[in-house]
Amino acid sequence: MEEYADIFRKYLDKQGLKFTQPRRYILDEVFQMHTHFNAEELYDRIRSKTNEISLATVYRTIPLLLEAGLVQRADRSEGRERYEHIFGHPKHIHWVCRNCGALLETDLNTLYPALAKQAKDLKFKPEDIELSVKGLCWKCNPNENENQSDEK
Amino acid sequence: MEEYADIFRKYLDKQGLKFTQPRRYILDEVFQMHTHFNAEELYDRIRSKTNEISLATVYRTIPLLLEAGLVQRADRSEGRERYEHIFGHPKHIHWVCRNCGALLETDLNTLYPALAKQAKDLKFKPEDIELSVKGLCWKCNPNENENQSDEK
DNA sequence: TACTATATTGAGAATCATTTACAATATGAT
DNA sequence: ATCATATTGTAAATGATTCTCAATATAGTA
Ligand SMILES: [Mn+2]
Ligand SMILES: [Mn+2]
Ligand SMILES: [Zn+2]
Ligand SMILES: [Zn+2]
Repeated sequence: MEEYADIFRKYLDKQGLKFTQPRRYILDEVFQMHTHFNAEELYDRIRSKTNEISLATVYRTIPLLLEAGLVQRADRSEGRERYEHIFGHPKHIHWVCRNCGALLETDLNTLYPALAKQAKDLKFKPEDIELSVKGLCWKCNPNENENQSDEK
Repeated sequence: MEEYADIFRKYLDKQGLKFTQPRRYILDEVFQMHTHFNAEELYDRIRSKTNEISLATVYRTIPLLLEAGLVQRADRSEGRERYEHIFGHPKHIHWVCRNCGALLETDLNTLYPALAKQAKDLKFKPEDIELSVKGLCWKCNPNENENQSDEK
């Protein structure tokens, strides 16, 4: 049924690994969430539904999901790695407000041509792109709410 | 003399902080290195020249250098934050080979127009951009050494 | 130059996210 | 149903970074 489950099962098979119950719980929860998450948040959400899971297993499973191409590293905040599933969520740009923590996401496509050209010049074969922009969001940028007024 | 020392001193003054000997050692070493470094590497290098330094002070000083705009976060490898000084090294793209670890750097300028447009649409005020591309470098990409041959 | 109010330092303890060891258990194939 | 392995939960270990605190350095002032 779920495409992601097939992908995971195939990946596990290929590696001689087993599609266990804890791994199912983790996989399903990852795809029910539509935000960035860290290992403990993921664990807590699953834990609220079943006890058949441990934090260690969550930590052990995340690398498998990354390898399987189902999850990608999203950012790092408060000293913890955060992830997000890939599901109609191809690579995108992250815009993070340093004031309120707001997270915006935009398309990465418009940057591909310029990146591809550089890659070609370098003879570098890109596999994974991470682009994040820190700054101030609309709400947190005082100058943006009114007109322009470049105070120092 | 050194421009960066003036910048640091001014930053410290403004914050009511002092330009101490350990901070001088750290600052100088940071600008004598032309690679990415983590806190302990920086500490070891200074330690090989003098004993008047501690790892704790290195950890305490890095945030000051970041705030002063003299150093920027470069990447994270092996679970450690890595930094680099800014000195004729404006923001650039990092190309990291997942096979040999080679690190290439290219200009970020060609991407600015596209980014600026998105920023404007979002009403987001960018302050810091981090762009890294993981993949295979020239030497580690078998197909690249000969002609094109898109094997699966 | 001496004095003084603070900021800073080094050492080591404390944190805390992530890993790991290990004995008990689940899985998938036969 | 059996069996060889992979996996799990628990608890301990690891390791980078931060913090505590008493001793010291710094920079301004007299
Ligand atoms: Mn995202
Ligand atoms: Mn760099
Ligand atoms: Zn904001
Ligand atoms: Zn390489």
